[in-house]
Amino acid sequence: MNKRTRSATGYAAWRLIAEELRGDIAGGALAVGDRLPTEQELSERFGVNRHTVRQAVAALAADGLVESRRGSGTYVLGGGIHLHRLGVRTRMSLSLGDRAEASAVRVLDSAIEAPPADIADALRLRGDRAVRVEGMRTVGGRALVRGTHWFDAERFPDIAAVLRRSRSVTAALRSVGVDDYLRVSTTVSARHATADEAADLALEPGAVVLVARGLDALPDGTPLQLVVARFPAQRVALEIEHGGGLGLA
Amino acid sequence: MNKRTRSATGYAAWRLIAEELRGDIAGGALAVGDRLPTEQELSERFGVNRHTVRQAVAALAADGLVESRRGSGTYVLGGGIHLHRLGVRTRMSLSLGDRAEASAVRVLDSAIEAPPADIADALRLRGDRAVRVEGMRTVGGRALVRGTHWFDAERFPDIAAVLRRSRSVTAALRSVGVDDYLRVSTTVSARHATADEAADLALEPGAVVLVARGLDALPDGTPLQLVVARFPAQRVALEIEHGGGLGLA
DNA sequence: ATATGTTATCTAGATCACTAGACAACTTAT
DNA sequence: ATAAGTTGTCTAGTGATCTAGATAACATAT
Repeated sequence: MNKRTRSATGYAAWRLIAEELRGDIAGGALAVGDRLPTEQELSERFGVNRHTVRQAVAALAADGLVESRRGSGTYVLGGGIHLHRLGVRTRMSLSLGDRAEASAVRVLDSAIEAPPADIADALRLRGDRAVRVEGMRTVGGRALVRGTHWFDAERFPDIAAVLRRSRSVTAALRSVGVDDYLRVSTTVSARHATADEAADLALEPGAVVLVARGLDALPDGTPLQLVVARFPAQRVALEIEHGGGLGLA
Repeated sequence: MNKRTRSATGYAAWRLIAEELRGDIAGGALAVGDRLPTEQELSERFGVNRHTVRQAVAALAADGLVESRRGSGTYVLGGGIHLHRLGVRTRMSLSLGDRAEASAVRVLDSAIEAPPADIADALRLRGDRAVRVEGMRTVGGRALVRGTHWFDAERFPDIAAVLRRSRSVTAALRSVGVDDYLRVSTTVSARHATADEAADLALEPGAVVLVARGLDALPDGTPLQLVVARFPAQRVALEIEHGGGLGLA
């Protein structure tokens, strides 16, 4: 492996190899149950020392993607990717299915403050303040998503307190008279997690997060909330629902 | 900064700092035109040497996110994030707008082969072979997306040749009698780019890719194509269209 | 039972990354 | 005009990472 590459990229050789193998698994080149190429083969493929390959595989093992067995080989373990549904009616319960019982939502922090201009515009604030609620949802004790929710402070001054008492955003909104709402738009991006996000989502620094920034509105079009959700990309994928009753299987 | 963290994570200290700052910019904590905290302030914030901070900022400058000026400071440059629209009728031309003229699509490779089982299932293949077309789209000379397209080999045996002659997938399909098609489902995920993807998309190893795996069908529900598109996450975000005529501004 | 293949662990050396300091060159504030 | 603030560049030392080899322990094939 080109040594200069490492210093130029800021990634240890074994990290690049680990992410390459993760890509092989995610992309289907390696399926659940498959045996990875041997350490010797990987050493030759990547042009590095066998010990460097061992570190890469160890990182994947630590993430639960593979399992090494002495004398036998290294095997791909079952997926474990949670599919989070994202559609016109985005409800966490739709994605969780029978795992909803094991799910917990919790408010980490909240404040009433002037939001960034783009968020103020999107929410069509009556005043100049919004309620910002920092939340976290876990499933089976594992962090699923870290969300920042914004509401119009004039319309929902106590939404933070209500959310603290509720099992979900939807339940909280129902208790302040919002029986239905729709997802108007969502922008999805990806980047490395910040240190705080890594800590909240139980990720190592440098892990990747999927960011979904969505605007929800009442059926009459009035903006309701803007939410920025960060998902750990190694555990969650987004399943986009393209609405409009296509009648497809 | 904790030295042990670096060895445990496989990321150089400056890389973690660079990605943290990239997250600050992407998340709105730093807006276009803002001046970054000084090197001394960042050195204190992250607990590292000023030279380490300089390397992090240099990486962001290399990506066109910031610009340093001696004696003045380091400033956030204009966005440059391309929003790719993703909806029921996903057409590249919708996302490109007036940049369509500067866009080019090209076929890198193609083959007729047995696809992975999940792809065969999704396409409801008549036989056991599919046409795999590896494509690349650039805009203004810059890689926008790297796509792998799968078609039923019995229905579209020559689709690769047709795509080579066309400006877009849509144009190619029209010339084989497909006037309209709809996006049935899309799964979005993110991970580090593989070495090949990094090379194709002009990214450094370790950069993040957004992966959109979508199934398109004819209006009558017959599967048409399955495409796996990889976007450079530092340059592209996905704008999800939630269909169904909500009549919202 | 034995040979071969594969992962696991130990020790050790060479090269790289981060730290550190000093000083230059530019911009901004007074 | 001058002081202070900020980025840019040079040299150099120390600790971490990757390489390397050897050998043990387990699994598989013959």
